[in-house]
Amino acid sequence: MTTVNAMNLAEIGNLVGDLTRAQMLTALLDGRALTAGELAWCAGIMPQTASSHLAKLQAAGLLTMEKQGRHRYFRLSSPTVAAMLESMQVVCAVDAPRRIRPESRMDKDMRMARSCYDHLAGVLGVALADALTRQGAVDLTADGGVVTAQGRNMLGSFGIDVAGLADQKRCFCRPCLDWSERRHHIAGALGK
Amino acid sequence: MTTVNAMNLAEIGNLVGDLTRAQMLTALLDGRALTAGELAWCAGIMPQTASSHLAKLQAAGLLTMEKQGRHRYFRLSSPTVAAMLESMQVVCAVDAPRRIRPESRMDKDMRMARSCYDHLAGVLGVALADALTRQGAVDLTADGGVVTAQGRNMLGSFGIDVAGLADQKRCFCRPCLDWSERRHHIAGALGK
DNA sequence: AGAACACTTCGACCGGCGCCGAAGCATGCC
DNA sequence: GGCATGCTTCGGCGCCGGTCGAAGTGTTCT
Repeated sequence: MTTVNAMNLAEIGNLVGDLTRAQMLTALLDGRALTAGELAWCAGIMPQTASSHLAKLQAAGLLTMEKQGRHRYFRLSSPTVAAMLESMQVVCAVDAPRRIRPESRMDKDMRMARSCYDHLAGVLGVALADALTRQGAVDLTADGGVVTAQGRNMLGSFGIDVAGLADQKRCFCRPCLDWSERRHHIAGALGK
Repeated sequence: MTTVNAMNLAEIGNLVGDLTRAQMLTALLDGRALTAGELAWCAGIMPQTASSHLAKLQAAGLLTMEKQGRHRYFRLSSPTVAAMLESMQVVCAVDAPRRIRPESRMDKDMRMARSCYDHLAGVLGVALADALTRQGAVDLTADGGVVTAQGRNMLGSFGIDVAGLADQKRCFCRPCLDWSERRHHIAGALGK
């Protein structure tokens, strides 16, 4: 029946249709993994409320969760989801030009971050991180990662300014999850 | 700000998120134009309720309306919208394999109808209908269209079985809007 | 002109869902 | 062990929005 299609459609539509959840999803649109608390802050709600929202999004398969210590990291479960969200925003932009369209640096940044996501492909980031670890280029610990002198040379020979990125890392001081992604993104840009 | 993106996202998500509206949209997913009454029947609701839903969908730019006599025909305003809805269903299918997936003739028919939509491109259908009229191939009147003998020969030389399609037309007895689309679809298939 | 029809607007009902306070588990740090 | 932190579950409140009946507008048919 065509009604079953409509039910699926309505289900995810309903999930994205709430402003709070939409804020969370846009926050995750760049492919990073964020904790439940961070997402709660992004949406401007209390952690309890965020918890229920995240549970729903996860149950529907839009988000995947990864426990790490006492944190729970959430990310979009697949590029397909990101593509869907993007197509929804495209509809907003195209079919409603009457809306205020800032189209400033923020938009460009978002696009940049999104294109980054395409090169990510989920678990691939972890695989790359493992490879770098095996080659002794990086040293992943519980509270972050350190690029070894050997790795700095290796990456430097590819034209990657490790020192500059290290500043970003220090600045954010995120656990290895987020960090490995950032690494992978650079590698992708280099592949080009 | 990223919140404005989220608001847009939530807006259309909310529109698609209602089961009734989702049923209407899936009914329109093949690119045909349907009357408000037909859409109300598809969703299983009273005409008044349908009216409010259609007004919202139109205001958001997802649907376009075309008055014709005492009927109001609604259709998806652009292929972009159709692509969005399709991507949402893809997410359902991919990220939730636990769901019951019939994947039978119905699905194939839907896909077929959708691919047809891509070749339609909105007003183009009208343009083609005009062209055919100018060439004397068809005669469009208020209560439908008639393929002239000349047109029957012309289309026949392209391998189009006009007689067979005429039966369909008689069977449905739709006004020219729907009819012209069906024509254009055939022309598209021939282009291939 | 009058009736039937397609659709819209208005008003009221009511069910569902998002929200937070409070309490309950986990985990990590001293 | 004890305390702080991050997150979840539970319960109840409040409100937004979908629904239909009734009435109004425009269109077509006889």
